[in-house]
Amino acid sequence: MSRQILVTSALPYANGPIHIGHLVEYIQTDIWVRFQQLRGNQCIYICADDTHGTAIMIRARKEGRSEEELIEAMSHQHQRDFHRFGINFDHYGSTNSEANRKICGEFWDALRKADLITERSIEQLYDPDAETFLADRFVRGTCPKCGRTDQAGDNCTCGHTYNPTDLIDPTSTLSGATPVLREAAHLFVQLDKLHDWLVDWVNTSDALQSEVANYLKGHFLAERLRDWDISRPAPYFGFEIPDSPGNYWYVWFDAPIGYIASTQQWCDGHGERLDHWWKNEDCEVHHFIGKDITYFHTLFWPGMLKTAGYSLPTKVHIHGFLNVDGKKMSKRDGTLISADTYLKYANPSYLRYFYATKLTPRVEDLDLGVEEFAEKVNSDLVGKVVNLASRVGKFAHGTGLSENYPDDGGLFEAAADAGDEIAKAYEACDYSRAMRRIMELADAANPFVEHAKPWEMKKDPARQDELRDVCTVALNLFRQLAIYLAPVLPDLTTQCSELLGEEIVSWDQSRTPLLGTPVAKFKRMLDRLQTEELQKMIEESKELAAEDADANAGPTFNDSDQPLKDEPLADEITIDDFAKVDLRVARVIKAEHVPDANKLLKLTLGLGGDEQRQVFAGIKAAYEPEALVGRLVVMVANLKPRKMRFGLSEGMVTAAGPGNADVFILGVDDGALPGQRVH
RNA sequence: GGGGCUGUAGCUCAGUUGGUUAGAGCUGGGGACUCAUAAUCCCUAGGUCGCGGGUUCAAGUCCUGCCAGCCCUACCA
Repeated sequence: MSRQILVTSALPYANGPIHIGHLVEYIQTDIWVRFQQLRGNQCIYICADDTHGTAIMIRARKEGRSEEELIEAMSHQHQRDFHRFGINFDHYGSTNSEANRKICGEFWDALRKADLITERSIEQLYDPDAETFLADRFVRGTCPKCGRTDQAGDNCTCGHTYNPTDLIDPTSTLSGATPVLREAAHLFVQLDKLHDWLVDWVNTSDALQSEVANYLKGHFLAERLRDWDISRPAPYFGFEIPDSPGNYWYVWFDAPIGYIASTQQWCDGHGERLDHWWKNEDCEVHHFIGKDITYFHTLFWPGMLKTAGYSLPTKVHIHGFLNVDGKKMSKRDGTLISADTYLKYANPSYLRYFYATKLTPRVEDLDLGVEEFAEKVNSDLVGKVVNLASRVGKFAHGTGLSENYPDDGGLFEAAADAGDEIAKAYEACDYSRAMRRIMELADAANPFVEHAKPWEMKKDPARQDELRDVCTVALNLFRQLAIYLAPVLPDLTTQCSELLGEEIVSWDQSRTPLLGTPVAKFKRMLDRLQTEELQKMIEESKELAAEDADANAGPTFNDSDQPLKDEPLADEITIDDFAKVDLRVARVIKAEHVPDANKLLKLTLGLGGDEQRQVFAGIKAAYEPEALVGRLVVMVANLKPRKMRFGLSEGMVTAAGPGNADVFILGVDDGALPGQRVH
């Protein structure tokens, strides 16, 4: 019984190129789709570019072209990259389509009718120069809690989160202007009205991986769901809300609806009805997404679908992120490798196979170790699989395959039997397991050839039939591997087809051996992967990142390395060591010259209240006493008092610089109070 | 602070509902072969299953405490 299946991957944002991190998802999805098709199911793969939002608007402005031009160019680039990695969409659309606008309107009406929309006014930072409201990431400023400067709009490296409106000295990254608070009406979806239904859905549907269901239950569903801010005031690149002029749907509203709109476009081109795919109990809907967008796809999206009367996802397949050599991908390390760069140095099949060996049904990050990558590709694909065809191909060319399947000690049958288990693993997205099983089969196949010694038969004219039998076995075992690997390695499957003159279209071909047909001249199928190529790939990515950084050149810093050379970094200490030093903010209450002293000033520091310390500081050459009075400084407050020629010094004022006139007292940002400890 | 996940040979991982001497691939060491892309084949080495308790005739497998790592945290779960 053939299944009807609709599959989507998350829509890539039209703001940058595809990189190997994105490809985890598209490869994962593509493998699943190809598997379903090979099994004889009707399965279509739908995707689109996600094109709306402030980021696109800003980028288009910067590049001096329209948003439409930008997203058009980006879409071409994305599709080209996907195509070159063998990712085979049935339709690749755009969220900036009339189909999407129309269906967004339909969802909107349904939400209104269900009384889920509410309106209230919120204050947001507005850039008066760029004339736009500022999303969090377009604002930088000083952290209100720790005082670090140049922090992001919603959180600081110190770990605190806050509103961009809480930032001290906020700056717009678009224009450098100081944003102002401005009020605007926003529309909200009151998701909590669907709370009970969502709890029920999470508990009873099989759509979610267990850890995801746990996460949702423990995390969001345990309390009231917050309203979701779904609109943005003009200017905004997106769809204007029909019954709320001047307001636009937030990009996250129209992006998932893009799945449906893109399906609509596919239907239009194939004489199909949308309802047959999206409002049909017999049609499965599978979403593949990354863990970062879990919330949208497992709570909001089902809520919206339910409200608008569309099918709920049969399954939301959530994967983790890609690390490279155990670390997050980073431009600086050259590990954020674009699809384009990758293709200059390596075969896409390598990556497809490697990801397959790493992917499981769990929401786990996967690691691409450069060494491991090359080892797996070389020893599994080249050494085991391709080698099987390569070592007998020459013998079989000309003689073709035997008429009857020879005795192979049960190898073919065992491999045929393994098909169900491998299929089950694919179905469950447990590609890692599938690859392991397939490689076990390859491991069993090579010794067969080894023990049969076809190269000896070749030399003996009386043993030509035997030779043909050995080749028939080896090539049929290879063919089984090619079929099982077809979802992962479509190119290899094509090569197998060409070698044996038989198109591979069905999983079940693995059950019956191919017999009595000619064998084409063997052509090399896959080269070994050299780690040097991977190193070059990383080097090039580094260079590209550097160029990119230059192009975006904000302020450039060109600090000398002399200070570090003069005074190298000290030995590492623990936090406990550091905690022994009690640094305090202090106010300079009095500052006076010391008669007879060459370098010293006598300072009276206040730690708040009546608490005062007398400190002698060697800063006479650098500071006038009058200029210091009233200032806040940082002092070492628990330093053992020391008797000096001119009196007792009860602490130390912190300062940088080599000495004499080049001394710079540490200050603190506004807001600090005398007596506060420095952590 | 809270939550989710993980911790098995040098590396990447399997270990089904608890049941005989804990497995595979890669790497390492030794040997063979030459058909094959310095491929392949045979043999071999190597593990206190993170740590401590507990349940059981029996625990890598269940319970509990601790430790470590990774990830998440939509205006603080």
